[in-house]
Amino acid sequence: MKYTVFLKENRVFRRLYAKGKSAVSPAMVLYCRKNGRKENRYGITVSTKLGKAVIRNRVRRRLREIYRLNEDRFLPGYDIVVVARVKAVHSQYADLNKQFLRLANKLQLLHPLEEKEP
RNA sequence: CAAGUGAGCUGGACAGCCGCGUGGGCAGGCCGAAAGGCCGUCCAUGAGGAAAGUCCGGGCUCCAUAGGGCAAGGAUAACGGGUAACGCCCGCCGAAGGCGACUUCAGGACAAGUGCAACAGAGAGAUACCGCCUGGCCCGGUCUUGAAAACCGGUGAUCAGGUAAGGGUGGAAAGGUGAGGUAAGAGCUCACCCGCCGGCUCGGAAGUGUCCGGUGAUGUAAACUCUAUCCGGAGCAACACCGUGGAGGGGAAUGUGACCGGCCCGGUCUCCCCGGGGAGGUGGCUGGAGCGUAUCGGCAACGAUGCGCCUAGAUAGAUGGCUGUCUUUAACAGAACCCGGCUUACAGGCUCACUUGUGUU
RNA sequence: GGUACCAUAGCCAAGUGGUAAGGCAGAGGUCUGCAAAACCUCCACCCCCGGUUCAAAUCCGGGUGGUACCU
Repeated sequence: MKYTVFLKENRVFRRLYAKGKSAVSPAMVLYCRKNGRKENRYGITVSTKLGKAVIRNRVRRRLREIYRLNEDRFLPGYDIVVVARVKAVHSQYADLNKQFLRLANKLQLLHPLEEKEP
């Protein structure tokens, strides 16, 4: 991915939960905050509540794939964190994709030309 | 054909597009003085039978001991074999279950010692409450004119003794059944059976057989304990190397160095100790008790030899998304230092061997 | 990834094989004109499944859930 690195440090996650803006849908929560860089930093949180390792891996891979395929539509310079909720385990990929874009639009993370309901 | 028993294998496939980790190649592009890094592109390769639980056993690393022994603590437990080792596996014995194929068993010792066995029950390792029997006393009867003696009998709140068959409690009442025997009874005696110990037979051993002899002993060791065997401890977040560690605080000493000061005293900082504070990277890391196959040895587990093969190595953690076809969202489920086991979870499919029943020939 | 520990009533908890103490809360009753207090009574599949034992919350094995520690 060209404009994005993965977010790894626990400090940054905690700061986002405390100070970032958020938006909620049944299957996920999206947090974001300006980071003052030229690139985005993207993080995924999948807790043990959702299931065992195989289930968590599948959810994480889907969320990463969704961001990868939609990366060009995002404005640069943000820290973005997706927290998966329990309903994400049994959701279809297309449904997750729709929810993700709707939340991103709500937080005004997409390019202005794209600011409409997907 | 139906119902079952055991062993083993498999664990979605194929095609297209977009993506990921690792290894290798590239007269490719960018950065850099260089080493090299980043990007691009091509090729190869990329989760399991349980990767899980972390319950055992080993390798490996560090610590301790440096010959080992004892104690403590822990583990295991019929016997023989396999293995690097094991609490695992194979064979076999015994016990229990099943018509059977077969399955299950922490399966040493309570006959070395100690402990525990509530409640119930007369009594729990021995007992004597009721009962049964004998004798005394007492009472009644017979005999007698009457009494005593003798005899007979006791629904007698009695005494002494014998007994352990019966009671009906309990998980368990100290061999069982039958006969003899006796005042009543009792392995007291006998026959058969059951169990234990020893001798002899067979077997490599556990063990088996025995009309050989003795003997009758409660259960519990997943109670302490005894016997035999084994175990030093911790774990890859081990460990090694490179790099990094702000400010403030306390102590010791009056020592080292520097500064303030003309000098002493004194003050500040530093060196020393305690404690606080930090950022990570590289190796360890995958070629091994390895996998496949053939032959030989062995009932088997397994072993020996020959030939062939190299098959993940991440570090917030690589396998995903979409479309189509088959037959359905495939079940349980994701390596994290590596092996050998055990346990637990699991949809569907396949193969082999065997048992019982039914039918046909 | 590794190591250790815990699970008993709604809550806090005691209980070293013999039929589960106590406190708080809750329900019912006595007392009162009505309450409070006091007193009495009730409220447990001892996390689940097997095993040892005559008998298991307790002993043994397996599982489930939770907690803490190690860079």
